Parts: sequence; structure tokens; C-alpha cells
Amino acid sequence: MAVTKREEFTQEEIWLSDVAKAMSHPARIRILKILNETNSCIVGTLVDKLPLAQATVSQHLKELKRVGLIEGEIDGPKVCYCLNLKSLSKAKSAIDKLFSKIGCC
Amino acid sequence: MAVTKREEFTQEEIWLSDVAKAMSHPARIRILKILNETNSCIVGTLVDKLPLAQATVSQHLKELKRVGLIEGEIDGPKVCYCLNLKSLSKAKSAIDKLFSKIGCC
DNA sequence: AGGACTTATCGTATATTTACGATAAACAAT
DNA sequence: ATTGTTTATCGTAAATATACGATAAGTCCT
Repeated sequence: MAVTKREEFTQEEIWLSDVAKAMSHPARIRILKILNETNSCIVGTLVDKLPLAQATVSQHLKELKRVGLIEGEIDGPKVCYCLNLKSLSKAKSAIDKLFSKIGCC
Repeated sequence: MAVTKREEFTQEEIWLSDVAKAMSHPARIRILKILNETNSCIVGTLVDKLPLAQATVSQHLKELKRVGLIEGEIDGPKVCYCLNLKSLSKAKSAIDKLFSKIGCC
């Protein structure tokens, strides 16, 4: 983000922009789409479905996890990721609220 | 974004991530909020309501305009910005679709 | 024309993002 | 214990984002 004056904004503004930032890469959109469509959410499967190296996919998962949009559960040597329903609905209603009225000049 | 492999993703994925990127800064969230609440959308008013220099606000407006979330209309020496209803509803339904089902492991 | 006002653009320093290979860490199975 | 499998982390190069002052470009008014 570089030199951002985060302190000057409200918690709500910072949180929503942070969620948007987590969604601001096509790979992360695809990850969310896959997790929304299927329950089999092992990292290896995600790596197969993305045109990126394993290390890069892991980095993207970390970013989505950071803002709480997804959760990872350890399953033996594998890790299973899934959507976080609570965060999703919170984000969804915040966006609905942000775009509730239409004011145009 | 840095070294992004954009070509490897679908148009829909790129478009939605781009909209999210435009919303990935607290200042731009506040701009959208202000435009949603009021019809008086002159740049000067936005500058007054943001803790940033005029040049920086202009840059943020450009980013929101780039993805079509807002539109600017020249009004004499001033410029009046407003939300773009068509883009907003398109983005809203894309997000709804992305989070339509809940699959968890 | 000249001056005041409004907004966009340029130039630039610093911080962050993205991508990857290499490596570490943690488990399963022989 | 050693080997193979799976995922996270480290280190790093190149690109992008953020912020601002300075300046340009446009309008309005005497």
C-alpha cells in the first residue's frame, strides 16, 4: 500500500478496504470461487487449479486468511481451507450498505 | 500489483479483482460512502472531508473512475462526481454470486 | 488581458505487492 | 530412522501504490 495514512480513517473504513484488498487479485477471486463451489479445499487442489507456483498460492491463502475470509484446518499433512461464513456475510452487508442509495448530480 | 500473471485468468476474475482493488483503500471507501450519502459531489468538498492533499484525492478519484465505479461531470471550473449505478449493481451481483453457497470441510 | 479559483497531471521518494526457487517443518508409512 | 508428501516461510527481484509539492490547464469574473 505504501505510505498509507491508516490512522486517519475509521475502523470500519480500514476493515472494509482491507477485505477489498484481500479480494484485489484474480488468483484470490478464483480461490474464493472454488471454495464457494466445492468442499474439497485441500491446498494441493487449489495449486492445481491456479497457474501459479505453490509458494505463491500459499501466500495468497495467507492474505485471505489474514482478513478472515477463509479458514484453514490441518488434516494430517494436508491443510483444508474453507470459506468463513461469518466474515463473508459481514462483508456482504457492509458492501450492501455502502451502495444502498444512489445520489447523482 | 507487481509482476501479475493477469493473462492466465478469466475476464470476470480480472474485472472483479480490479473493482476490489479500486475499493482497497480507506480513502476510496470514504469517497464512495460520501457519494452514496449526498448529491453534492464536488471535488473540493471531498478534499475537505479527507485527511489528504488535493493531489492525492484526485489520484484516488482517478482510480475509482478507471474501473467505472464513479463518474465525473465538468461543471464550470468545478468537477462533480457521482456513483455509477450500472457498475455498482454489476459489482454487487458479482459479489453475491461469488458468496452464494457455503462449502466447508 | 489579468487574477482568482478549481482540478488534473508530473515528478519523485518510500513502502508494499507479486512471483518464484529454495528450504524448513510436520506428518505418514515403510 | 529414513523416505516421501504436503504446506509454510525465507530471501529476493521487479513492478505497483501512496503521498505530496509543484505545475499545468481550464473556467469565471472584473
